[in-house]
Amino acid sequence: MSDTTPAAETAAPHRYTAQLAADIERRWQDRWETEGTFAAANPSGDLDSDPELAARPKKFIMDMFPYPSGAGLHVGHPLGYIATDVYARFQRMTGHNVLHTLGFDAFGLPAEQYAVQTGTHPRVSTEANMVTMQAQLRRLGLGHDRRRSFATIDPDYYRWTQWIFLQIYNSWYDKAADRARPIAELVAQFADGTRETPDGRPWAELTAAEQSEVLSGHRLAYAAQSPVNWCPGLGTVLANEEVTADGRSERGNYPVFKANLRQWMMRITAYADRLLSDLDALDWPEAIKLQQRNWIGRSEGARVDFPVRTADGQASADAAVTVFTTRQDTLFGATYMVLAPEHELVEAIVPAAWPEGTHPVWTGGHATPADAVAAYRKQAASKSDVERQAEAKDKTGVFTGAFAVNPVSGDPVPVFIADYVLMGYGTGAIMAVPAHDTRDFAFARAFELPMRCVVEPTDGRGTDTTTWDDAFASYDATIVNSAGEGISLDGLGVVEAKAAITRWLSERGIGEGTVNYRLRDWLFSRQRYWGEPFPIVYDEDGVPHALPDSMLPVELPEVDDYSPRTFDPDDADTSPETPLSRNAEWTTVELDLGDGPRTYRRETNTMPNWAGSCWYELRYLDPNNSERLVDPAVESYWMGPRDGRPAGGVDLYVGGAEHAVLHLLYARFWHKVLFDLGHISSVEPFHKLYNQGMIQAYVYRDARRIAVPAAEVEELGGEYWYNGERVTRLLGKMGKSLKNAVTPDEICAEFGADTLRLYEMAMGPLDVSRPWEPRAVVGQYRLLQRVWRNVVDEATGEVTVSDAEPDEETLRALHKAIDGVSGDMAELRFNTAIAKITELNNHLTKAAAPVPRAVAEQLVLLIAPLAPHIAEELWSKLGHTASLTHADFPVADPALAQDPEVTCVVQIKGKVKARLEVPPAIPEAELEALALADPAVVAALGGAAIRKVIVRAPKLVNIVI
RNA sequence: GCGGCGGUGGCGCAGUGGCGACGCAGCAGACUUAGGAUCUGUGGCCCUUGAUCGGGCUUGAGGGUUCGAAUCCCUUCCGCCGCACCA
Repeated sequence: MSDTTPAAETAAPHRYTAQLAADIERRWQDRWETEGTFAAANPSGDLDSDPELAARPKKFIMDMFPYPSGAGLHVGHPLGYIATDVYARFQRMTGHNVLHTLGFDAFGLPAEQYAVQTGTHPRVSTEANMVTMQAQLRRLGLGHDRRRSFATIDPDYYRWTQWIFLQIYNSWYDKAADRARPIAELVAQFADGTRETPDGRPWAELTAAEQSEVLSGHRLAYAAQSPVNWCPGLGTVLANEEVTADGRSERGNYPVFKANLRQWMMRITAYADRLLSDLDALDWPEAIKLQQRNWIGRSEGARVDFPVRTADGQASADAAVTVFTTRQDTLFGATYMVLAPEHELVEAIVPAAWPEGTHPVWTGGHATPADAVAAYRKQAASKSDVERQAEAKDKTGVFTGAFAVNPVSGDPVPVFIADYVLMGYGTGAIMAVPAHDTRDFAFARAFELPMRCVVEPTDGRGTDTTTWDDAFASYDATIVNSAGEGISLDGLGVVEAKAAITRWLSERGIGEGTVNYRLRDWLFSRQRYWGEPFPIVYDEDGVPHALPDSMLPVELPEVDDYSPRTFDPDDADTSPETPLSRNAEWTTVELDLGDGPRTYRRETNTMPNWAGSCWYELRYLDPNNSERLVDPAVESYWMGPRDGRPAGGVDLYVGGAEHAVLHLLYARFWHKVLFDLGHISSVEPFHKLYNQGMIQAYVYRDARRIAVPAAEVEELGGEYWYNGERVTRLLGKMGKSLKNAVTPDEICAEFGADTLRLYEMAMGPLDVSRPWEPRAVVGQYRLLQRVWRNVVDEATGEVTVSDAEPDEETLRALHKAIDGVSGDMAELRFNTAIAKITELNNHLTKAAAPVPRAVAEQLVLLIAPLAPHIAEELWSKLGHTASLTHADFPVADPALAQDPEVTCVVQIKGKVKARLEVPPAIPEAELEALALADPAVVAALGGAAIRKVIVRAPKLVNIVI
């Protein structure tokens, strides 16, 4: 595979070639494995092998869990793994006990779909994929502690996933204490009367089913009938997060419908505030924090009750529609109301006939309100979210025939239904203030509804709304036109007006200040085979029972058919059927759960793909513990809170930005529950998060827009040709389907793993996406060749270093490099670290003399985290018998890292006219005198009068004339 | 539409107020039968010169602050990423 011919080989039999690299790399990988070089020491338990190591400061470094895909890796995949490995190796050399390993997130749809197509058990194909991927990763020389690796599909692992599920199931959120507590403590409160039951009956008088139902309303994991995203094409329900903005499944791109189904949910909303506020202490990219904040979507406002006349014509305080608004200050401007089409009160308020004088555009041309509402509801339900989306600008809706009363002005306001109000947000009903809300404005214009200006525009448009082109929505203005019984907001600013009206509302019991969240509870069940079974059974009354710990794990049974029943993707009128439900032998089970052997029916849903990755960081710590999820002493050692990381957590977590909300939010939620229940000492799972960029690749397409093999495209004078046909070039993702994938195996074969590692790290900053440039890889290969040649004679293979003392210039170059490289490594700036190593090596190459041993050794140590195989080989050639994994990383001598002379630039009017070599500590006056006396300066000045001299010792003198 | 990030040689990118790092490509040379191997040198554009020297212009565009701007401020254009009728 190497480009080097036999001729060159004979000339330099010990040149650093791809073959030599392959030989070195395989040998060191074997040695690391047999010596257990990367074993991290626990303070106690079965992995406490080395107390000296455990006594060092710890670093817990993690990559996001890979899914073992059957397609194999391309060079983009290991980018993050290489980066964490470099960082981990650097940390080992700076005296840390480093925990770095990698497991597999191995439950998932691809294996199941493959099983459906081929009949291969998902476990079989998944395990084969893991073997392939392990081999590919091993070839890169990643320093993982293999003892700590596992896959989520291991029963020993998912036993604890199920255990955590039960912990969550058996907990409730105590709002007063602001934490989760065991459900038994809630039962005790109901039992002794401290807490009243919903209907006031004593707890003991409730049937088991009723008690179960009550508790279900509090449990952090609960089964409930709720509107969920049903995807007939996949045959499963999906979490909101798995549905794209245009209402399709993220996987498969099938239509998704709203259906009311009984599903398992996680009460993540109980943690909304903590998930939000605890972000502050985390060292995460702002963009990710922002996405989480937006996803949680906290907004402060008020709930306000609007009395409505019911269908029988009675105005009644009982029939009130509650709205959520963030602009309670504009309540006087509410001239109509809108309910979501699905709102439960709609039917109750629709009268038999249109009220006298109903505006024709409000009725949609229907004879009665009931007809109009039914027609609109039907139309809204049949529309996919895509269609709603497309029509977002055109406001549609219909009058219900009912009127409500604006509680502050007393004015009657018509009640509409319209699909611009969403059932899932707030209360599913709004008060519409067309003058001060853009959506309401558009609706009011379309339906010729009145407007009332209650916030004085500051842009000079005046208060006559008939002349307006849009709503005036600014917060920075004063309230007008807002005086009523016992209240006047006139003259107040928006903020004060909000406070005043909120107080007035709560005094009267018709509203209150409240906080609303966009975040909803997490849909946790899937109609899939290849996932963790729920540790739940149902008795003959349908009451769910948690299985005791002793019955875990509930293992996945064998089935004949892995597929859920799927349907016509467009048929909304279908409902899910799980693969596990077809296995009667498994679903029906006789158990003794404390009251004698009885027959139970197993839960046949499985957990979603995220379950296994919600807590894996904890299992890396103590992977073999059969008694506990993780030993508290071990957890506190690796993840406990300490200075600089008050919430504790992993020291560095590297992965793609695509997990910004899903995985990271779920994992934080589980972590907090486990913390509340006292199982762990850290409040957050991941202290520092880093998003690596993507490696992109050029996609070449022919005239039919079909991708052609990128490797076979030729460039001729700025144009691209394939098989004699001109093709176009665009930057895109790397992948098999685009025919532009480059595999790590190819690069390793052509140059070696160290070159691949170096190139991936040198391409640019880790967090930036950049194109893979096949031609540029050779640059890093050359660097390694030069490093090799600076230490080893290519003809004899003998070490060439001298025992001479390094000259001062070399020493300074070395210490400057050390200084820069250590700083860069600590901050994950591997690209600039490599540039500085290259600079040093170029200096040594140009010196054209044997490299002094002291300098060679430091150079080898500097490059060791980046290119560990060649570094180990050189280190051993230099006479060291032990691996350099735990050798001390070079430390810069500050006196040598700084130049004895710095170049001072002398500018005249900002243009450089002369350069002086001066000591760094030169006094300003002396520097100025030196500059003014310089012949070049004198010449450039030509006797002109000097107006001013700016001296910035020691680097600059600027003369102004 | 709202929010975030970013635009520097042919390319990937260094550089957070004061000499454009490092690599690729290119060009010239060396070793070579040859080289897409390796080594050495060169290194944006324009003017001037036989060649040096010298001078001018360059960090998306335009303006501003400053003795001095890739860096700070304003305006504008382009690209990428989130969110998207969230009341």
